[in-house]
Amino acid sequence: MTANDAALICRALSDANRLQIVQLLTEGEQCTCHLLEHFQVTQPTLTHHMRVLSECDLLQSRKEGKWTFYALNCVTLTAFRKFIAGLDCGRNARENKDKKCRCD
Amino acid sequence: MTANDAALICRALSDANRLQIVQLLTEGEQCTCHLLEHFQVTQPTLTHHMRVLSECDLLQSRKEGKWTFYALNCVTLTAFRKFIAGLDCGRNARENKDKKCRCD
DNA sequence: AATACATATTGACAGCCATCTATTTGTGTT
DNA sequence: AACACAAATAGATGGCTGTCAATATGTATT
Repeated sequence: MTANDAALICRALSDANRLQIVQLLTEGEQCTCHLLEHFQVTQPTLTHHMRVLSECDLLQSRKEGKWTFYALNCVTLTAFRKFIAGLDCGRNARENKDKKCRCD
Repeated sequence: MTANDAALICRALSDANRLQIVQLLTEGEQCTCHLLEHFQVTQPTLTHHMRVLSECDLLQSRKEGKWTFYALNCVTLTAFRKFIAGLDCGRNARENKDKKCRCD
């Protein structure tokens, strides 16, 4: 996963509602109507959020009768988790401690 | 860390330039002038990005002479990594497999 | 066929954001 | 004091975004 891919996913997760949608989906797949109960937004707004999450491949959806069920896309989510896990503040701190940037 | 906090950090990381700044800083602290060499933006734009990252406590800064050195804030970054690591697609999949949402 | 329900689409709007140029502030050097 | 350099600030702008009301689409039920 490139920094660009990760930035797009961060963009999708930068809305508190969308981040909570992802949290809810860690419990398993859910239909839109069920998710809607957890938020203070209208149905079109929720559908919009589901689309944003889907467009960066964080979600997969399945239709069954009247309902649409959404679930996390494990592949994308796992790749993203790995990317973020790689952002380690102490990783190379020691080796760079004595390097001094002087810009000249 | 709450979902709201995490969403704010995701917002800060939702720009590819800013995400790459964070990646560069995993190598250790850097002055603005050095970071600037890696990007195609003007100095005021880079300063803007540093401010955005600082405002959600991802960075700490230190002045030395003419230069400003930025470094990752390990506390915030670690908390964020933990939050994202908790978004596990398979976590409770088994228990919820047979639950059916019928919305009625 | 008519109705009810779940979801998606459309169109609109206020607010935010990345970027730039120009300028200012602060620090060191000559 | 004058100059050079690093960084911050101000102000402007085009584009994007979260939200809604209204409507459309598709599916089941009566």
